[in-house]
Amino acid sequence: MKIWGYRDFVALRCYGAGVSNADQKYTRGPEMTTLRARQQSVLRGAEPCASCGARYSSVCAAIEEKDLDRLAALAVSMSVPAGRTFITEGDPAEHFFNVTNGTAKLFKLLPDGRRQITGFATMGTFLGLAVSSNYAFSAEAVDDTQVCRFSRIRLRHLIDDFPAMERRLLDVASNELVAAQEQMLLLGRKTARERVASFLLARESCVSPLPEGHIQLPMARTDIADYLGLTVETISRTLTRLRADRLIDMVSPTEIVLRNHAALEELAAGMS
Amino acid sequence: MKIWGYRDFVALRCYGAGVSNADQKYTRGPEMTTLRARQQSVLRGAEPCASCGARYSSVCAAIEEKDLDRLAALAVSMSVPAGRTFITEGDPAEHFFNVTNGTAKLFKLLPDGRRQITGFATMGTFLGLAVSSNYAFSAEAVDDTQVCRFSRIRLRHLIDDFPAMERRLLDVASNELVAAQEQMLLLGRKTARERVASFLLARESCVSPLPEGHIQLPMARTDIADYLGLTVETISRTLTRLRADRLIDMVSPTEIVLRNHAALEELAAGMS
DNA sequence: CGTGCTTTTGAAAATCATCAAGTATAGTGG
DNA sequence: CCACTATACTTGATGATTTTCAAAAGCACG
Repeated sequence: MKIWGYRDFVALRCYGAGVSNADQKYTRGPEMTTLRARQQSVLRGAEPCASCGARYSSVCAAIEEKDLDRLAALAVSMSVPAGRTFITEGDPAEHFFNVTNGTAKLFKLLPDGRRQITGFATMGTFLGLAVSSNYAFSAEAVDDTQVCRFSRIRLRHLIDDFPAMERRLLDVASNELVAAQEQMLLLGRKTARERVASFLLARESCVSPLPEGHIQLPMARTDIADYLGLTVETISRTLTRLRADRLIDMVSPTEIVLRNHAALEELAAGMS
Repeated sequence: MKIWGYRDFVALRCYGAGVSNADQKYTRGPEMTTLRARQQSVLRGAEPCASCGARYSSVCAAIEEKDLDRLAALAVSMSVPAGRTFITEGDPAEHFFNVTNGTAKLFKLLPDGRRQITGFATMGTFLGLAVSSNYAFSAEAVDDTQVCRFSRIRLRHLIDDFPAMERRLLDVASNELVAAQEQMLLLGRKTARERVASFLLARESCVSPLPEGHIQLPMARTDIADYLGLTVETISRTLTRLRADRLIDMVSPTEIVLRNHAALEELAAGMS
């Protein structure tokens, strides 16, 4: 595992009412020691939700402007540095999380270290839906990530007051379920080549500053492997072969061009 | 594929208000031609929900006795003979289903016929949660199965009136999600032996008339294979080896004794 | 310009799939 | 009732995709 230097001292950056010592815990990293950063922090503390990137996505969209302060009162925004685990499988599930920035990987482990990444959470992803009192998976930031944390109990009360939110949560869960079934098909029945093609195409719909046809892979090869049920070596080899076959180009390990979209679609669908 | 004899003539056995020609469509198989059976059918038509096996499980448990007639008015009970497909992936999702008896397999197909079974639906399982307007999977009865069908739109209205139902649906979806993640771990990272052990142990919590330690496998080996992402031959061989290793006994192809529970648990958890 | 990590590439090994055939079981028809 | 057929299940031999083991190449960082 990668050892994080000064970032390890970084605790949680907390805004939101009800968190008394929030101001004491801002990041020690250079990017947060500037006055500007602290001002932003304070600003966001005043109305964390109204200015949130995920305001109109996910479950928060179910709350109207006038009720937003109630949501904000429950929300605790946190900076999670890359590599940091913020949900541990098996721990008591005391919080819900909403990813507002960056990417997190969700995974399950076997005792001997085998890992299955069950999904990547990006802006707007809501985490912690499990009915059980313990988390069913772990979550770790892929890159520097912002998440919004809610007390499970207090959010439960809020949901009781806003049925639209429950509806929204059901929609989210239903969509996740469909995605999970698609992933089961991939893991159980697709070849390595088909899996990688499916993955690349899925990345296309993710927001990124790159030009049309270019996709970004913020996660390491190991993560892709653990997501697709393969090994790093197989991922690497498969990408190399896809390039040799002129289906993709590789600008860098993290930036890939989808060169033959139709062929990739066919591959991903299992038609070749 | 297996060709079903007279069962293929069997249409749907429908009770419930709003289905005019229900009485014409009872089963032609011998088990339903008796007077007693038809009487039961009529009885169930009068109060299909109160006497339903799934009355207190699943989403129906969210409805109180006094409101049960409203639910019953929407419910259409159907007999699905073994082998019959009653949900087809990609079709417009006009109905929800609730399995009240028997077992159904849920699956996705690739164009060349590769199949992934994403789950087995038993008594109380609610199907069709997808937000999309089309079904994300197909469903086929494993053995003779009873399902309860609801119009999507009309059930939506009912849910609006009974928030407890929405809550229940969310619970159901959340639990399915947890199960799906567990299955992804199995498909992506477990060996054939571990997968089969996991499957056998999971079958243990299913209701069955068999004695303690005995489990029933109503589905064919092919189905188990498509559920675990393996082939029939591997399933067969793995079961044979588990028997040779004294972890299980096989009373018949469909009845298995878990002989060394602890060892199976270790296997399933990936600790050996 | 090392150092440590990620990625890529190569060769050998292994698990699981495929192909093929035999056994068992259930329903069918004489 | 018994052969007959179809299907499911099991077992064996072979093969291929993917993993494992090993090492080189590429990159970021101090």
